[in-house]
Amino acid sequence: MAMAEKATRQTILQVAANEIHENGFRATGLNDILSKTKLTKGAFYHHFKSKAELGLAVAREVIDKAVKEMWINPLKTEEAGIDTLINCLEYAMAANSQKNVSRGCPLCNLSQEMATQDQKICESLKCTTEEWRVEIERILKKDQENDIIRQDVDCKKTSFFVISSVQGAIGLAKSYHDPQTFRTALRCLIDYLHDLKA
Amino acid sequence: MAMAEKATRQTILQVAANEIHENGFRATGLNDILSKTKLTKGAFYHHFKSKAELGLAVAREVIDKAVKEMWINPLKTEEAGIDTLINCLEYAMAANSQKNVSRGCPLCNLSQEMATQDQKICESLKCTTEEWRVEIERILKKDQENDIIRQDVDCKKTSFFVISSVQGAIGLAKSYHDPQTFRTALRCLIDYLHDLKA
DNA sequence: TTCATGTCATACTGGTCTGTATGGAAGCCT
DNA sequence: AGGCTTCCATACAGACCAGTATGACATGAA
Repeated sequence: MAMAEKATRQTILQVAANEIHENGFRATGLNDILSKTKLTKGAFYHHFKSKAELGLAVAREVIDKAVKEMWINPLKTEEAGIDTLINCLEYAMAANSQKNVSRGCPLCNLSQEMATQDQKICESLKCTTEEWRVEIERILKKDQENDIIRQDVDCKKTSFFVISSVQGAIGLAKSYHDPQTFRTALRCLIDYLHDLKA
Repeated sequence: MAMAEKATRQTILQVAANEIHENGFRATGLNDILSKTKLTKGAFYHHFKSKAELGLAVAREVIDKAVKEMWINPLKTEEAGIDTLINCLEYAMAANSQKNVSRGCPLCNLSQEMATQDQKICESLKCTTEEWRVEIERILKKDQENDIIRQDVDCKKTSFFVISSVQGAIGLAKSYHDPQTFRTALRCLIDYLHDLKA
């Protein structure tokens, strides 16, 4: 009966990430995950030594990967600049559904919940966030050197602001339960970014 | 032994608000609250019919009140305008300690955690947030009519953006465990607000 | 064929959590 | 004074949850 390779681990990981995204880490019981995967405790504890380790794996493998694909990798191409970042934001605006808005940002949700609960998970998520921020700072500086962006712009500070505003927009939309709120806030951020140009 | 009036209820409420702010609603057990208040289950269930009702009371009475005092009431004076809002932000920047930053925003924390858990609490916090946003929109419009703010500014959208950015800044600083991050992001928002002026 | 290892199911344990049942003490009303 | 209500303590119940013990089954190596 044993599944091939580590497919079982991946199944647990994906379902767990989804449940945690939906209800939070603490509110997600192992039984919730296992019943959805049609697996049992035996399977779970064969692949993970504790629930905390599962959370860490979700942070390191699922969330980190998703953030990279959506936000970081597009900025790593040769020609990436501030317009690439704006395009990412435009894409996020177009892609957000009612359900996604209600669930919020996986990175932000887990990071906020674990802040006073689990050091390792926090550290992992912080690394992902910081990697994203550094990339934003890098492309802003590059554009600034090419006189695409005004010289008086502080690129590092701006990178913090961009991330905080994006996460804030997602969070507020989650509170309001309204995708339009997300789009409204992001539109202002995009206008702000356009104004950084020379 | 019975305490005068409803002092016991207030004690529970304050300690609960503090614990929830620190660790989140779900992670806060009744025993944690009761041991800190030196009270017992009997006292608790005399004043609250359930833990959910306690959460609702914290939202409606403690958090709502704190947000009003800090963010909303200053905007309700006769002469309040965009500079009043900026002053609130400056004050928040100056007042944020290491501990406060690590714990995040009570309003935002609880709102995010309860989003998929408790309808009533969410609704209450959403009302507080909306009341804040409406007030921001109002003072922006007033300043716009007096030609203090540019005519091309969309005051409603801007109000959403301000709130999302403030909450985002607090959240990011919580993730980074760093007050400086909060100040950096908020400084950008303040610059943005200054640029709205004619 | 036999034995070791990887994979997973079942059943159970100990602890924690919210909520209840009950009663006792103090004040107020009549 | 007697009874009623408010306020709170103690002890307990029932549910849930993370984690463990144990063994079954399959595969691959020797």
